Amino acid sequence: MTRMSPDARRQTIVEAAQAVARRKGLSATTVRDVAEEMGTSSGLIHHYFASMDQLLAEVFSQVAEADLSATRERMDGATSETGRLAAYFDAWADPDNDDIFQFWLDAWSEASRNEAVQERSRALNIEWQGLLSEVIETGIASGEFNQVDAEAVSWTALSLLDGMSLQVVAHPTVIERGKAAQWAANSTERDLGLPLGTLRAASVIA
Amino acid sequence: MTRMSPDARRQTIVEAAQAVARRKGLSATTVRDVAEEMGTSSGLIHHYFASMDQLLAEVFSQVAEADLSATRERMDGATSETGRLAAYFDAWADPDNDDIFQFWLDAWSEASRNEAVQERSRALNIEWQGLLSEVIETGIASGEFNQVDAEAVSWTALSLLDGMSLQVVAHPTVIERGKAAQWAANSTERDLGLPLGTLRAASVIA
DNA sequence: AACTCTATTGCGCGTGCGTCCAATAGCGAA
DNA sequence: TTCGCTATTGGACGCACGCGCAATAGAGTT
Repeated sequence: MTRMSPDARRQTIVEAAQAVARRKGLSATTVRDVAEEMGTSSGLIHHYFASMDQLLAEVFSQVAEADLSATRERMDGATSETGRLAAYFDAWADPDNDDIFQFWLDAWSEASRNEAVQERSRALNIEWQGLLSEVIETGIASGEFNQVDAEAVSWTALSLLDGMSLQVVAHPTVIERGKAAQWAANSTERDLGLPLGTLRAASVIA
Repeated sequence: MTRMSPDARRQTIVEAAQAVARRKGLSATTVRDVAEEMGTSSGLIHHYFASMDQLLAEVFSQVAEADLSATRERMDGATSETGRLAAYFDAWADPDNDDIFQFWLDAWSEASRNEAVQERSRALNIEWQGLLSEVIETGIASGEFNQVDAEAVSWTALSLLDGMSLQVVAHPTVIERGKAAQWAANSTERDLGLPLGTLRAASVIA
């Protein structure tokens, strides 16, 4: 393999591992798989990562962080807090994100057996909830939403979205994706004291 | 090991495998673990199960079905539909069920890559949702609940409970268990048009 | 052109896995 | 009591894993 700078090589490895993990799943990805994917030797992987667990944690981390940034960008386009909340829900319902959600399923399953993954997964989940919480608090301050418990509603909405996605991704066809999105939006609207349909309307506009 | 009838032996093996899986996780359970757990040889396991995958699938199936029956029994003790719903939520929040929920996480992660697991997981999830849906429909008919869309509310509640459990089990300490239970109950009460606190009150009585 | 530094190689180590099979033991029928 | 059937044993086999190390190769410097 052509020689590379350490930083570039590290990133190459993570990207190769990511490609394998999308195909085989996070926990089924092996050192040899990754080496073969990038056409190098297994020794190289260990030269850059102290353990396989750490490589897998890094892979998950990068995928999830990119998704978080993409969602933040989608939300930045909106003008109201209602619009930002709608963008958050839209990002979740996007079929393009199904592969990414599979990473989350793998990570949650893996968390109990891989400390590095658990730590990354916990931190990232808190970031997603924090993003939601910010929107809700700002929306309350601006008078768009009722005076609700932002922590409670943000965890509730995040859990609901996770649970719905889970059904859609792990058991395709058990719930129709559009219905799931609608139900999640309606329930959250009730939690926030918004008229039903507010989020749907805001997402069409944005 | 003392000689046994084939049926009894099969069940003995499944139970031993279940005990190991609760400790180490489904995917980390090995033939040798199971043999050692029941004080016998590894050859015996393969005399009764064509492959390890089949044994693990059987374990998941039995654990999940037993959990479903146990929940049904808890609910049978209640006198109103509100009480039955509260019992359903109580069963979910029970810390004893954490290791069972870890099985679900494993199953959902595995579902997209293992058809047999996906099929069992889907069917069992539908049974859980159906149980909830029945209670809601009966409760509407009896006038205990508002006239809501039972399918929507049951999937919403199930997803919310799954999502909350996920945080509690995969990321211990990120949300306090009691709060999660409370938030899930409150959101479902809003979906059903019940006064807040109804479920908590009903569960204390039952 | 010679040298140095380090990214990269490739294989071997120990472990643990699922699977398989020839040998054994023990119950029930004859 | 003897015999036959089958539940049970226990170890061998081949494979794949993560990991580590001594050897190599190739780019940049002098």
